[in-house]
Amino acid sequence: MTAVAGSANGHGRSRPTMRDVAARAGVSLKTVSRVVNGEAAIAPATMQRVNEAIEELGFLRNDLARSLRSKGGSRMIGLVIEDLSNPFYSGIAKGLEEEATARGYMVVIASSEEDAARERDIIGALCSRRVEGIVLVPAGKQHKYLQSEMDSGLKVVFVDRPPGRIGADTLLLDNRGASRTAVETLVDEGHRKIALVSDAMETYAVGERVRGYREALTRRGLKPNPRLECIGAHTAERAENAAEELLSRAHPTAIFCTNNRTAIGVVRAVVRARADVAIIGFDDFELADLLPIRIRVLRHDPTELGRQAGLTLFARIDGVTAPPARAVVTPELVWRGVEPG
Amino acid sequence: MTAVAGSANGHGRSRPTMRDVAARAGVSLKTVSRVVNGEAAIAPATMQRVNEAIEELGFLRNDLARSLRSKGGSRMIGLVIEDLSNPFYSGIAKGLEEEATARGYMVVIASSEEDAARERDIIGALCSRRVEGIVLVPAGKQHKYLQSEMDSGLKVVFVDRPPGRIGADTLLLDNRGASRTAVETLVDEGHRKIALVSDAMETYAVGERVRGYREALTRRGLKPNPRLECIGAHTAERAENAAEELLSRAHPTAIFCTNNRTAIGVVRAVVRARADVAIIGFDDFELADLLPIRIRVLRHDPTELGRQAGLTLFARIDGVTAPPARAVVTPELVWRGVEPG
DNA sequence: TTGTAAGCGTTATCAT
DNA sequence: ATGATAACGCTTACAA
Repeated sequence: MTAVAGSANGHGRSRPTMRDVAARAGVSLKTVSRVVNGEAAIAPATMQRVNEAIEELGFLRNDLARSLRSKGGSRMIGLVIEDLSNPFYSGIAKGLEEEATARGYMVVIASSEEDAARERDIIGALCSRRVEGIVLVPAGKQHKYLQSEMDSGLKVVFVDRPPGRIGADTLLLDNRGASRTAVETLVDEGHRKIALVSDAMETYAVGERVRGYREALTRRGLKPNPRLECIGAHTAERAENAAEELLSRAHPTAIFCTNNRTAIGVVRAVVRARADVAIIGFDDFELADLLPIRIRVLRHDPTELGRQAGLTLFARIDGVTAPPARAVVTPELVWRGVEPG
Repeated sequence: MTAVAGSANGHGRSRPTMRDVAARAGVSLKTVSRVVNGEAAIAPATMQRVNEAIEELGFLRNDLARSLRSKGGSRMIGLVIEDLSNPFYSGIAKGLEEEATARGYMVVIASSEEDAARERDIIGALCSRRVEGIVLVPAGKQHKYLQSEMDSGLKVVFVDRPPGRIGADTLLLDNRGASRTAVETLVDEGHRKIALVSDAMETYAVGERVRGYREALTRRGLKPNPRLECIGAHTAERAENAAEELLSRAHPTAIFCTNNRTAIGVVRAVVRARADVAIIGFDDFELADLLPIRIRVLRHDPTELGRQAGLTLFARIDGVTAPPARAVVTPELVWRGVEPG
């Protein structure tokens, strides 16, 4: 039976420290520190004894204590999103995690659930844990409270929505431009009655997409028609009902959907009605290529977005001091769905 | 211009500490600590001065330093999965995060990419940061190395695959039982030629599912036929090709798929061939209800799995000392797909 | 009600 | 090549 250095601590003995390792190896604490960090030159014999002690005790350096004293930070970053189970956000998370891992950083993830107060709490919790940076898909409209954190060295990158009342790096989709291009394409193909099925416009991206839809019509000399617009369909079911009604009353020949949830509802309605209607949706979706009809989507890669956000964030962490910049990613229009039967 | 307490630190001034707040409020460090933690009774006047100082300086308690001294842990847990962009794993992440947030814990997420060495590195990195527990979907087969961490108080819950050579709480799907039931159902419906399209059997869950398929046939007096089995289709494309070949050579009347990737490939092949074949797949999939044919899936809820894992983990963190337990969740067989045209 | 001193586990500084 | 000592920002005793 070997001697146990630490004292019992509730359940499980407490972790061995460098002091314990030093005692066991018969060297000073500082020598252990040097071995653990591969610092300076250590006599081979000393090194071996220390490493044996580390092995026997199962020592693992406490990085919390380390980052308390050392100039290096916590090697953690935060990611604040709305809902981890949404593939758009988990894609961002994946891309960011890749960049973080490559640099020895770990990612703390938390969901705001679209609640500005929760978002603020989460950011507080992250800062208390001294993350070095945060990638934020903001729910709130007002981010002045971040200023003091940023003054203290916190790096922040906004994704998908711009910051409110504060300067920070931002990574956006070209929501308006891509929507405009898509709807212009429909017009150019001969469509004159192009309906809109949309989620609520309060969301930044959705608002931009609706504006893009209307701009396209105007630019092509058509007048946006409120009877062809359904705005506020937050669920696939509501989008399905809305589309059903549009189909039976206004007889559009094409429908533009501002996100994939609404597109799903619209597809259901169109399939059910066996209607011959062109559909373009913003956002790609899983299995879109298996749909019983062909549709087009404005495809963008959330993982790439996350990677990009990571690059920007780590550039800041590495000391880049340029003024806050805004980058824009343009989605591309692609076909989805199997050949019609 | 107000006085700055901390010294400049690369970029951004360093964060104010309790000492800075104390100096500004004209009280002792300990008084600030008491105010921040809502401890004991503080004179209203003192309290106000301290809070003003906190406000003015933008002070935020350093939880890393806190957890170094206090008996409470880091209030962080780790989640190790294969790939965050896979909805199965992001679902688990979501469920776990809900439980964590409810308790004031944050979740550090990392992807192992199915690499046992990476898994080990990640767990080391998590332990270095002193997470109190880890939920692990293991890639490796051998987890003895976790023993010393668990002896030091780390709580671990295995999800979806059992631990190797170590005792720990485990949460599994009833892979074999659910598969057996599904295939027995097919037999009972009159099917005699039931094909199998499967991913590689090395994965624990897949192996179990294949065994369930074979058991069902045997129990119903049919002999598993290698010519009806395609094992090793790791991508949807390979599953699609495999299914195509099966359809043209062996003419099965039903196909059982061991995960959603293979099911997707099989659906493509069946739709393309316009074949009349019953399909049952393990795992639900996004938009399955929009498929151009009706199929059945063995549905299970990853979010619920994550929540359950969280409950188990936090019970341990809260001090439960029962021997390691194994829990099993049974998927249910449900229909998917729109009515056939 | 408030303050002092020690210590958590590590790194930084300065010796030897 | 190795060690002693202070310090990081906080909490835990223990006073006053």
